Amino acid sequence: MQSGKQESDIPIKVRFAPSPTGYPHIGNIRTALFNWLFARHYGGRFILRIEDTDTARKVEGATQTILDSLIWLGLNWDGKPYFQSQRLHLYHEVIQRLLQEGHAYRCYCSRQRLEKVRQEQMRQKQPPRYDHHCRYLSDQERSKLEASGINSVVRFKTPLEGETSFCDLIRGQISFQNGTLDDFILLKSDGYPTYHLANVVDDHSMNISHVLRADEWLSSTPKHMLLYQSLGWQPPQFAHLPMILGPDKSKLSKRHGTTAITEYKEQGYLPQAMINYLALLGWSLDDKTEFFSQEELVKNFSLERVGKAGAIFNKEKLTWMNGVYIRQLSLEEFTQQALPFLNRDLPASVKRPLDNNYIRQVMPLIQERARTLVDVSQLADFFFLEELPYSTTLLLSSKIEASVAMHSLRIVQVTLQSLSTWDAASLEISLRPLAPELGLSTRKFFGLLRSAITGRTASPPLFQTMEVLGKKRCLQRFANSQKVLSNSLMEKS
RNA sequence: GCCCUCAUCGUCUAGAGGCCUAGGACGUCAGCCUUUCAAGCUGAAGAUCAGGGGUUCGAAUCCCCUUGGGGGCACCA
Repeated sequence: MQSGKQESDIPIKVRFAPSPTGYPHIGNIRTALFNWLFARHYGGRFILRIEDTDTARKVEGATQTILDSLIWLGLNWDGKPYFQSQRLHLYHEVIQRLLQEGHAYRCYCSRQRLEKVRQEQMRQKQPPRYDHHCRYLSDQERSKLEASGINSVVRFKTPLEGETSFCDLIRGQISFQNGTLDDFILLKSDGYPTYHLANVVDDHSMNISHVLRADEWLSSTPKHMLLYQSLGWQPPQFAHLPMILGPDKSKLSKRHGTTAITEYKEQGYLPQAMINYLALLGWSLDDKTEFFSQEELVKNFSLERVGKAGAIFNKEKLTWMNGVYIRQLSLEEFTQQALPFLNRDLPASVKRPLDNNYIRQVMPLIQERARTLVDVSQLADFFFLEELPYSTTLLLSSKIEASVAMHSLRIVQVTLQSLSTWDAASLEISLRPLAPELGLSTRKFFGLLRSAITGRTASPPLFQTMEVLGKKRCLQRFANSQKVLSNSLMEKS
């Protein structure tokens, strides 16, 4: 009727059991992560089981995406993944046993009848449940239906009385009145088991010691307990994890947009940051530590510190954390990570292959400013573009009169033409004194140069940027920007 | 409708009877730094601990009720 004591002598074995009816999202992966952490912490096993018993809703490519997601995050599983579709014989054996021992029965009701019953129950504000129609069929009726070749399903004969309880490792003792439970279906008419049957049979046959799954399964746990009981099997320990919620506090779903975990990879998030952030959704070590390496998580993880309340996924904090992780990367690592994004996102006009040596010079200026890897191309594109999309408003954004700006750019160009050593320090030495000479504040003066050099008002430090760009490009940009200004002046007059 | 469950700043959370005039982080705002941005630093605003009853010398912490949220109630998982 119940379990609950910690059986420490039983080897730890957990499973991640996704169904390939969609791509794994944050919530699925958080469940995988907690299972993985639990297994690794206790030196147990973490297995992967694909619950592909819904032939109708199966999504092509979902299984591969599940594997890819886990690999990306470094959540390595033990052994080969199991597929329930390849284990049908096992479920059928158990069904035979349950049928023979009177714990289950065949149900011949049509979907139409079931729907009608449900409608009626709803109308009367009754809980929608199977009305036991086939539970009490006489032998004659049964063999008659059987002979007619009509399709049937197998239902569990849920006890009408009594209660079923179990001890959840996170929530404590939980009990349900059996009378409120349904005669749920074990085997569908297509011969595939339902989740309830398959998960119980597999968890037992795979010696799963702990089932860590999302909260949404809490209310079907008594059904599973009843099944274990009628099969005479020792149930595993259960721990129902708090759910990850959408911004509207409801269960994550397509309604909330993207969220396939692979999407975050595309969006330039680092797996380390993803893991770290996800671990903090529902688990915490103390009141201040928030950065954990994978090893530190494994070392410190425990179910005792998993909370009970659902958590809203906050992308802003993930992005902040990702930025911190990006800045912690070595320059070499960062460059390697950024390269595919540069190749993908830089305009087609930029020649490929990209110049590795040049990129290596650009990246230090970008790394400390990027919060995601997709930021990189956006932050760095002016380093690669031949023609900058200038506008007079941009060039004059530091509120300098057009004629003054043109004159200043001209002076700068002449000054730099003769500069022999092109590095940030030399550039600063020759340029900084020009501001007072031109009667401009450094703020305005450098602002003007910045827009001419980068085509934008915000950029990495001016002199370093110019050093990396090189003399030729810089002089060209000063010339081009003067041209734009003079054109607009002529138009006006 | 029925069953289960949850409840601390906008968000993630610390808090397991006195350390709490409730701590940290993201975000927000302000200041500093500064050629801009980012980063960094400093500071501020932000939670009558959902509400009401108990228990106790003492409750965010224990109990009860109420309210609110969430989940489940499929031949889906």
